[in-house]
Amino acid sequence: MNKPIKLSKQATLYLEPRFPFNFKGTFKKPSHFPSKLVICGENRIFQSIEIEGSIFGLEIFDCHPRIGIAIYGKRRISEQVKNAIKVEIAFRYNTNGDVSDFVQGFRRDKILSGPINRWAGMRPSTAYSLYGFLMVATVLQNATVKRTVQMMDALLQKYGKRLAFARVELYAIWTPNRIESVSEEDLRALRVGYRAKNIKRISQFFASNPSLESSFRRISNKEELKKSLLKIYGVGPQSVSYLLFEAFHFYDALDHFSPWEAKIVSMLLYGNKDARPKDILADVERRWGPWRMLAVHYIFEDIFWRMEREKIPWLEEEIRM
DNA sequence: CATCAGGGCCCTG
DNA sequence: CAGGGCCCTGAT
Repeated sequence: MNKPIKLSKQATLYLEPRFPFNFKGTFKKPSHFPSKLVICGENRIFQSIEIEGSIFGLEIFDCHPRIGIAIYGKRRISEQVKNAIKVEIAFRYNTNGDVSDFVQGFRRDKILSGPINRWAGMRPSTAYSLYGFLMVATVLQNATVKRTVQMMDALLQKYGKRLAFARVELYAIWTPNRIESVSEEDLRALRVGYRAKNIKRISQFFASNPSLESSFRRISNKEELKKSLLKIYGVGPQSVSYLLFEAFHFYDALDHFSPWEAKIVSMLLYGNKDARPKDILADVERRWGPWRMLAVHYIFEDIFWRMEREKIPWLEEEIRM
């Protein structure tokens, strides 16, 4: 039932990221929960993208120093669509972002030298559209990783589009319109609880404002953008801090720690979990100033990568899978 | 079996 | 600005 839509290769194009660039660190984030929206291989990821109302499959691969993008679709695609995909992927993965001053400035930093040595050129990024990101943020709320995965899978199975291309299968996120016509009760049947209301409200908001994402992107002032995002129903400080950094690439978007994140950063900075979030924030600002969130990101992803290779009991204790 | 705390957010007082 | 309620799940 619910057969996948088969897509075939239509084109391949290339992006030139700004130097320094690290493919793996930018495209694969081990601290993120595993969703069926993205599949990660070695130096290669698969995802979908919606452009002008059509869905495409993407295979994005490391083609050092460039990034290769193979596009899968139902029929031949126009130059215009090709270019739109290129521009959109460049934005989402922040390939024009400039992290050279950070890499140069802190390569001898006591804490950052290791992570920078291993990941120089990694940047904050997201595979998702703004709407997709908000749906993910919604299922992250008040939930462990396992429960988040369960909610997302249930939603995708019912409302997502299953795609098959390049020998992988994954889901494209539903459109805001699709959820608009679904009752809150039907959503609750998927065990998403009170989040059903937020999913509906956000979907209605995006369905009635098709150009919402581009208007958010035009806001260049961080505080102003933050204020606008907080007006979205169901979006609070935690979701906003993820959004500002990962989706909008503000390297200083750190004025909030959730308790579990604070414990991990405290351990990495001081060797114990006890530092108070407020004190860590002040210290992090003093150390890394306008690069503070990027710095924490390097430290964070580095330790998660390490966890894939070796056991780190104190960390596993904090991450409730 | 019951109770409770989560990788928040909204609303009320 | 503090704190209760909201959903579900798994731990105790």
